[in-house]
Amino acid sequence: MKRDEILSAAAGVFAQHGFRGSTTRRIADAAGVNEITIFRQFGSKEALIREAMQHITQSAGLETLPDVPADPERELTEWSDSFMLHLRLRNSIIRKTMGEIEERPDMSECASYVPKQASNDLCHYLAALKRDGWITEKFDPKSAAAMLMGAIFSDAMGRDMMPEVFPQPLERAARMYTRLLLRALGVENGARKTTSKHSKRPKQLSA
Amino acid sequence: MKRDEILSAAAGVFAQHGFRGSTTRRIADAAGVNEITIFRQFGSKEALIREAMQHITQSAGLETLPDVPADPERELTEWSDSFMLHLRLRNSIIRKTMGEIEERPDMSECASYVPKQASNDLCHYLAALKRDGWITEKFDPKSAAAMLMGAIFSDAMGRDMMPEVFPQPLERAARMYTRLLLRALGVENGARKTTSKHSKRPKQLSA
DNA sequence: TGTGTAAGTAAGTGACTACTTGCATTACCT
DNA sequence: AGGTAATGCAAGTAGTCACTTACTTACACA
Repeated sequence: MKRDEILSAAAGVFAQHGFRGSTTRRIADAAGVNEITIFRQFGSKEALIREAMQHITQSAGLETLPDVPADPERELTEWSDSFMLHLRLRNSIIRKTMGEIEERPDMSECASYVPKQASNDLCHYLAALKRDGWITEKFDPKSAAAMLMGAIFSDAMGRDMMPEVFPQPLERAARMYTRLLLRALGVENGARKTTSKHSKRPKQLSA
Repeated sequence: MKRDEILSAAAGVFAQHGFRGSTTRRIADAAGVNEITIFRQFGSKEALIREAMQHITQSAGLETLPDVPADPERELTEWSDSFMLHLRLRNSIIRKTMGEIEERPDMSECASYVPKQASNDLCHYLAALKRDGWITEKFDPKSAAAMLMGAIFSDAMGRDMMPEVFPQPLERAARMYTRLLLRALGVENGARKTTSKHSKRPKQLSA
């Protein structure tokens, strides 16, 4: 069965040319398959590309943040790095998908799953930082999360087009954004400000 | 002469449908003009859309930041607000343009003028903050600028698609990003840390 | 040996696309 | 009144697109 080859070919062609540019002929050529096989397997171009999109969104695994922070700078930097890598590997297809929200809103919806998940994870982690006494100042976790993720996202999408406006080198960018955020939140030197009752183990994990 | 009506119609259609979806028929209808007039005025669809893009990039005016900071939080917040507004007003066309970098790199190039300019302005302003003693800690202006602009950019592009992940309400988002950045840089309470020799007037403006 | 399934070949359909040609109309300037 | 430039209308061209029909090949399994 050439289903999988067609699916990944479709994803590749879509990443390069977008929906309208993904002609069935191009996809068939890329998959090394006769054009008709596509229609027999998927019924229509629309159905094929929809399935290809779902296929790649499901295969995406995100780094997880610990429920109990132990080393905020290290943990957050690793998470940021993996998030950046994830976005950079898919930046072409993400740009295409974002460009077609108006015309194909349902396909963009399935693409928003990953960032929503990431935002949730990050918010929880930041809340845990506060809970465990790493942060004493007041702050809005959602704003902080949006700021870090936004910086990483913009970098992953825009660096190829205008490298001058982003910090060099690429490998250290995620770390620099992360450190800026931690300084904004008042987390420094790997030292906790207060010894919270949750310091070793939180009484209850949030449901 | 219907040139201008055609140009703005082309920009609108492009923002909705992208390059491939911007058929000459659609543009003509949107402009209330016969399809032929387009070809007589611009020669080809490609030339028309190129001119339309240049037209709207030139008409973009960005808020300016003062050479000598007086009230960092106020000045930066106003700048962030205007930058956010600028991007939100154009988010559809920006998404389309970004989605077509691979296929039409020259058109994307002209779109990168505004962010490059903004990044420069912001970097200079942040450097001035340091020069005038508002910031004592070490920091990389480019990273800081990329972080703020990235947060604003992502918000402007993504809020419509996934409002839950961004701080509410929209009107205060730019201010929250700005305050986070200022806290990261150690600028607080509207008070200068040191009285720099440049406090009243810098000896020389950077060329 | 027969049957079913996944794939290929060849040809074509109707709709749409950028762009052209030829001719008629309008509006404005002198 | 006459000339000129901008615009409109009708029709058409060559190409591409998604998708279809009808027929063939290859292989697996019973």
